[in-house]
Amino acid sequence: MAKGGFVTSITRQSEDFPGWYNDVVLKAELAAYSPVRGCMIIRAYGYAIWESMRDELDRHIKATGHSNVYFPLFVPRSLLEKEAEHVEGFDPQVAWVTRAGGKDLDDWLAIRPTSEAIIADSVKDWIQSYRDLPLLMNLWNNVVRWELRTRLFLRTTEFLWQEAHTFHATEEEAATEVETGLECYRKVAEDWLAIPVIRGRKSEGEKFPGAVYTTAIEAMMRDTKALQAGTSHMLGQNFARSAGIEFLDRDNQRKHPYGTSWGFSTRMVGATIMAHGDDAGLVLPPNVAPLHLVVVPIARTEDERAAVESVLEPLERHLAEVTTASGPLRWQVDRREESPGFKFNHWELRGVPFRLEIGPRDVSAGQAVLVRRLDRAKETLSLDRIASELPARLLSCQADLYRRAVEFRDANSHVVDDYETFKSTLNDQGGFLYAHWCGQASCERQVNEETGATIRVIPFDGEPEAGRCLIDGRPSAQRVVFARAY
RNA sequence: CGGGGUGUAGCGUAGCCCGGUAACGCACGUGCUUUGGGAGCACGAGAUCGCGGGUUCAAAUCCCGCCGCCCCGACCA
Repeated sequence: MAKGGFVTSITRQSEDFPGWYNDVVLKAELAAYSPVRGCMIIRAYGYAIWESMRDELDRHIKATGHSNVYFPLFVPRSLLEKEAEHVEGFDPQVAWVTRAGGKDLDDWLAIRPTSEAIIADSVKDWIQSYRDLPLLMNLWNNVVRWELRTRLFLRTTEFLWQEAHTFHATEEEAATEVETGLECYRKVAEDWLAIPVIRGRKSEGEKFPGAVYTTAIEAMMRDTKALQAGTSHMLGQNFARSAGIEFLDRDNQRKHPYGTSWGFSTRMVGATIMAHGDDAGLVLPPNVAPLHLVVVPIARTEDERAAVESVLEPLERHLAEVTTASGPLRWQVDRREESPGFKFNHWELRGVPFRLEIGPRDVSAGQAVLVRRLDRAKETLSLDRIASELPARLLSCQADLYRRAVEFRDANSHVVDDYETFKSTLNDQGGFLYAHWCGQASCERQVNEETGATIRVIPFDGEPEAGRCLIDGRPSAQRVVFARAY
């Protein structure tokens, strides 16, 4: 049975979640370690998942009026240092080019950790009038942040992402834009990746350096820890002021525009893995799965092989014409010289939503067995119905995966009112803890230092409710979400 | 940067204490038998033992120095 091979070497999720995650990423060939410390190689299968969510998000970004642009990888030191809080926040994480062209540089070049600074400097010439606003730009690029502790996809020194940067005439319009960006992320997370998220505002301590405030979507992984899945920032006039961006408004007054920025990264590949995976490996939502269906022919003898092939030929013609919610059906027949059991495990590890087994018994009955990755539910379908049934099966699989994630999150969310209960619940069960907080940074810090939990978000759709802060008992008008986080 | 560990074939390890020119499992190649939950047998290919120096007739093994990586603590999409 399971001797050698990888059934024994993929760590069980319940035993060691980080070990499980690492095994899945490496063995499903999503990524590999690179010669550069903290940097990863994204392999074909992992990159296909990224491309799927990237393209979907790109559609939402364009549909909301933004245009893709590109800005340089290097940020001159003088620009990066203009916004005081921004520099201070990023300084420890910036990688510098200090030597080039065979000589030391007088003006160091930062490898962008994010592009607010260089964009603010560049757009000051483009914005003269309120008629030049809003300016709605988006960049798909790579950034570098010198992390001390890295993890594949979740936190790497270099990562791929999208950063939107916008400028507006009024604060109200900028605030709406912050919501627009976050809504793009919510749609991709929930509708495409089947990951339910909580939208909310970050506390002062957790906000982006240089922002007025930061909003985020927060998701729960299958170990009940939280993961920040996308952030959208109100920059106010901070960068505009330090870069000297001014426009002449309708009232003939010179004003600084209001900025926003928002980002979504390859971290979401990690989120998708951790939100849905199980002991057999990845479980991919159909919308992002590089393959929707793998067909495993089963045959012992030459005659059986010929019989199976004879039904595969018309089936393949039909599969080629199937259209799904995420484009043409993505499918493959696995004709490798491996045992069926090997192939089942191979594709389950890779999270392919459905597999179709076709053996001699099926051929004579004119049917095949469709097995769903999510719960290994088996269904026998007549051969001529399979192609036409698949789009509906993929839709219900996507919906069931989302529903399972919602149920899991709800089952691991707790409402707590006092600090002792908070601590014991966190230690015994983990998950999201809804509790009252007075808004003071000192209370937030105390919880973090004593329990390891942080305030993930102050939810937008939280019910107003009078209560008392966990720590100092001061009044609070709404519960916030505490959790241990990635 | 502080503390702990580790480096031998693509991966995981043994050998090191007690020096004698490298072994095992997985993966890989060829052939035959196999195939409804990780197949079997046979043959085969693959390693200047992290790097540099030293001791010795002889170093993966002993000595000195360096480097890399991993785990734990302060930062983060």
